[in-house]
Amino acid sequence: MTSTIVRSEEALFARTAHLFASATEVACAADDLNTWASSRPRPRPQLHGDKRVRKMYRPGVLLDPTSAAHLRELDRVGVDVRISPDEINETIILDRRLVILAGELVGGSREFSVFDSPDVVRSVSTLFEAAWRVASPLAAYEVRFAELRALAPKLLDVLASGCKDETAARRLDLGVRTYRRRVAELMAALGATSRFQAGVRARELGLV
Amino acid sequence: MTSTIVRSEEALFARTAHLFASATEVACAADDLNTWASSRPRPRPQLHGDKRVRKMYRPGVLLDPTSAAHLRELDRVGVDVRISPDEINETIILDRRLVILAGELVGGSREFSVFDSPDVVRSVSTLFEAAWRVASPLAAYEVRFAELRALAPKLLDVLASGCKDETAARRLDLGVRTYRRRVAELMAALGATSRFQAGVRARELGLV
DNA sequence: CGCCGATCGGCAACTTCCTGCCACACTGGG
DNA sequence: CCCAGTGTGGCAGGAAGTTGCCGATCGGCG
Repeated sequence: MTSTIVRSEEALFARTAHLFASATEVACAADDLNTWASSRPRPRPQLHGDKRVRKMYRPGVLLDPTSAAHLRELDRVGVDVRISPDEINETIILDRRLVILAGELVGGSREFSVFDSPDVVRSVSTLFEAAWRVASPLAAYEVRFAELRALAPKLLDVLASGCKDETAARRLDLGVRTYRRRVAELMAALGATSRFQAGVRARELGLV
Repeated sequence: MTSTIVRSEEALFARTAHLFASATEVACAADDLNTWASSRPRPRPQLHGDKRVRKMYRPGVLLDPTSAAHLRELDRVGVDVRISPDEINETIILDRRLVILAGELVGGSREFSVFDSPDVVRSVSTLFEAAWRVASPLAAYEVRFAELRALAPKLLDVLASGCKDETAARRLDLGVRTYRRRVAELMAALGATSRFQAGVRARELGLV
């Protein structure tokens, strides 16, 4: 095979579980932690010395305390965790030999495309590496993020109250310019490109 | 007593349950159905002939199928249900003699202010009546709302996708003006004054 | 047929939001 | 002290969203 479409998360799991177990190099990118992998009761990832696991997420996951804790735990056991400023479709690369790309969520389940063609793997890998390079290691990102995390709840409060920036900024005792900067940062963190979308995401993460 | 603060929903229930049972005129306004009254396993409201119950909600409740069904059921058994275009703090008036006003939700539970002072009751009642007058009967509202309910899912999809109105309108094969009209209607239905807030509400109602 | 009411979509004026630019203040090294 | 780095907030210009208005279109209905 060179390209296979797997029609459900179950099928993907059945087909690739053994590969995950034996792989020595796993690279993984996702917007959040709600992936097929995290939804199953998987054994705690025990990394033996010669296994390298890299995971890349969007800043938004850090806004959810549970997810953030999970990421820190991964980091602690040796997984290389980075935060990407860019949106990334869910992507998994195994041992530089197999690529899994998630499709759109349709009707509650997703399709996955699985490739083992070297060309595909190579090009996807280069893209992944490029994204990986510009992403920040978790630890570095966390310090940069501490302040935003502190402000976010208040920010979300005023945003969710539906008042306009003028009012919101005054309520937070900020300049309008600074308030909007914060909103922009927050939206970037949520990976949202409109305030409506930001509202949805924020609610999804249980932040409001 | 003339004014009493009740510190929890339980306390309010204990104190007023018998009044609800014996009242011949109940007027009630709320933004949604998540009120203390609906959260308990209350007996089906059996309306004897001389009991008049009026309930007023925001349009948003109609977007949630369960709530909408509940409202229709109330309507069927003789409760006067109306939909108010204005936001209303939760208010209950019993027999023109007792007023209950809900406070802010703080830390998961709410305080309620209970008044039996005739003055308070009178002024609150007039406000209620004013709001009641401009509110639409459920049946009338529902027909006006049928189309929006049909369009809403698609609308919410494109909104949640984060694209701009231009793009969204084209994707829905609508004029930009009409698209925005729809968004405005939807926001009114959700009782939201900003798109961020609309996003949050939409997500709260499980519409996205 | 013409009239009526309702909806649609373009136009335009207005508000709100977004962002680059810059000056200012603060902070922590050299 | 100076200086670079960082955060703040005003300003401006542009992008996006909001709204009133009006003409066009479409189905009843007398």
